[in-house]
Amino acid sequence: MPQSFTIAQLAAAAEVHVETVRYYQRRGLMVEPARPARGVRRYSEADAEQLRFIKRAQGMGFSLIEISNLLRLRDRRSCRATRELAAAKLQILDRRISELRQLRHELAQLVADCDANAVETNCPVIERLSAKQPAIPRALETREAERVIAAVSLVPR
Amino acid sequence: MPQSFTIAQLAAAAEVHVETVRYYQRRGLMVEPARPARGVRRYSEADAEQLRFIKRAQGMGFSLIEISNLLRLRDRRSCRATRELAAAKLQILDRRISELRQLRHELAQLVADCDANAVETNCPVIERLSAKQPAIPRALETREAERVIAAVSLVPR
DNA sequence: ATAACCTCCGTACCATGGTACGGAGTCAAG
DNA sequence: CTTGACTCCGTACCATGGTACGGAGGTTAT
Repeated sequence: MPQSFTIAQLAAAAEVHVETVRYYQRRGLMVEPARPARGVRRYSEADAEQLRFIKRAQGMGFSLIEISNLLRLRDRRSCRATRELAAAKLQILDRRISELRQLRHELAQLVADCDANAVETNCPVIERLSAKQPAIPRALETREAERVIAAVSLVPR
Repeated sequence: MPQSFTIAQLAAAAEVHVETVRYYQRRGLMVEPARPARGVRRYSEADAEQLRFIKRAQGMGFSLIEISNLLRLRDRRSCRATRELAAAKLQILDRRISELRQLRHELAQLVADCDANAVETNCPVIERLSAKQPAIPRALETREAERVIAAVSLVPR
């Protein structure tokens, strides 16, 4: 049952480009099977499954670094450690969502101000951005946090 | 009152790096003042204000391309057009927030499943990502939409 | 057996928002 | 008038997640 695919067939099976597969190999997310003395590499259904795993995890918002951690955890079969990774991601997601809600709130207010504004040459949005005082509430710091969390591997090699 | 700053003083006035100022000049967000025959460029308080405008707009979630549109709209003093740009951003923000909430919901569920799980070697998170069926609900398409919206200038040159 | 296509491999390039580097010119203080 | 600091300028590099390209070799179909 581990039929043998060429790289193009493998890629098609997960709906990605050949270059993407090769990129994942370079990133260590997929292993490159040995190349036979005279011939091309062959891939199995397990490889296709792994590729789909990666794509699903990406859809769940995990970065490629996090996904390589997930793959190690999968092989290690440790639910506890996997839960920690997911929980960390959840926290980041919560922070990001509340930041975005904050921004949304501000922006909606500005758009409403524009609608209530009769003076075409005098825009509340521009005024807000030209403001000398109120500064934007500390937002968008999550990017930083994300970078840090992504860099610090939660999973030992 | 338009005291004359060097680029380092200008950068300090808006708490950015000198290289960032030069990057914004290359991007067309700031104009490079003419360089005197023998000497260095000089910047005014108006330049510092513009730099702070850019940083505030970034804090509000606008991309540099959108900010260059905002700057044109500021000079054009058109509240209507500015409102449209802000409203478009608001829509994108709304879509992104609902996507993230969807992901958050899924992830929270998975973490809860882990907590309810007694079998350490059998993780609900991994199972979900290995799933043959349910596919992640179409999310994270906003990135695409954002790119399109960013590329299509809302503001004529 | 030869065309047409695929694989392999390295490297370069895309967007986004910068940061870093190196050499030459300029400026201000001692 | 020299030294040290800053400016100017081009170019390269960072992360992130890929995409594209070109040439040499392998494979498949006719």
